[in-house]
Amino acid sequence: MTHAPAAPFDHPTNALVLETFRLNAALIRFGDALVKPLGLTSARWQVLGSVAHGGGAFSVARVADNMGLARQSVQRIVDELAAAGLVGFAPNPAHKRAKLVVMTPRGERVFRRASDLWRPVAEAMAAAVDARRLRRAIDTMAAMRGRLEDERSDRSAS
Amino acid sequence: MTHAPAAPFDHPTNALVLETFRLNAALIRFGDALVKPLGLTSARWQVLGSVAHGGGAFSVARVADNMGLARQSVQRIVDELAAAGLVGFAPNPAHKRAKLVVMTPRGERVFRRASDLWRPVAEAMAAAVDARRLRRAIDTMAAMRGRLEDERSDRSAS
DNA sequence: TGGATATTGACAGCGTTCTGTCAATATGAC
DNA sequence: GTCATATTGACAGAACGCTGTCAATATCCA
Repeated sequence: MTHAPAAPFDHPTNALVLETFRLNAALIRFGDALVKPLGLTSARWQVLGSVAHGGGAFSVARVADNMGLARQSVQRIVDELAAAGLVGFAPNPAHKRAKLVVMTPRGERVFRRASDLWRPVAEAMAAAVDARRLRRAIDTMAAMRGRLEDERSDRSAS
Repeated sequence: MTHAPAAPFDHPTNALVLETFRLNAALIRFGDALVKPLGLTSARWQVLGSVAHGGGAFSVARVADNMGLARQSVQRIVDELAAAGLVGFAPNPAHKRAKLVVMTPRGERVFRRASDLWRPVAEAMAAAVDARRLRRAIDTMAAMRGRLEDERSDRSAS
């Protein structure tokens, strides 16, 4: 270990930020490997999950909002999932252009298999800490994210 | 709300995963906006921070390992930072090919300005929860990431 | 000392997300 | 009913991280 002359400002928040980056990267990497045999990626799996959760009632834009992503990011994934036959489009009575994204039977099957692969991993992870502590960690992350988003709106308002 | 027929398997771990994705995305977006006036992005800022922290003693591969990223991801960013005059390369006495990444005076200046922009935000975020709780949240995240990485090695071993 | 192995940087390609622009469609104000 | 505004999907381009391959360089073991 050398001396680190810059001493670039140590703050507890920074430790959270770095751990968030690491955990996020680890989750994406693990997810990619986990569902690769199903022809999925982490991103496609997530979108498929959102579509499944919506029960066929959401347009692409709604799915994107639910996931907190840009519309165009989700649009491309949905198009690929449709090309792979995992989702389809149903006419939207309320909007001629914004069709509803629905699961196909094949999509349901693939998503269920992904869930089955993930379940034991989720349980192993949860076993690392007690349930109360896990809940509090999630609340802490959400609270700090809330502050960050407050800062963001403050700035755009100024 | 429609019925959500897939009932896609609710688990406390999944709540952590989703919050991690959201927090990560919020941090990247905020960081991008914060350091944009300095000609930086979140990724370049992070790499610059790692180089500063290393005090000019690390090669690209070492920086990548420290950050938990692939060598090539960092290589590209470092090359861009060098093109922008924020970092340079110093000969490595121990390795003719793996030169050492060093901050330029301009890089130091830009990094210090980024730190100054970030500090009040970090403090506002930390004020959202008490210090002990923040530390425990970080430990919880690290513990669960540890389990995830254990699963990963178990699988590659089998 | 010599040869097998590991590390490193260069190069190329892919997947994901973002931003911006545009036309089609809905919505709301008047 | 009309017109301004907002939402939506299509298209294009940029930034980021990953993987794989290759040649140059270090390291380690016999």
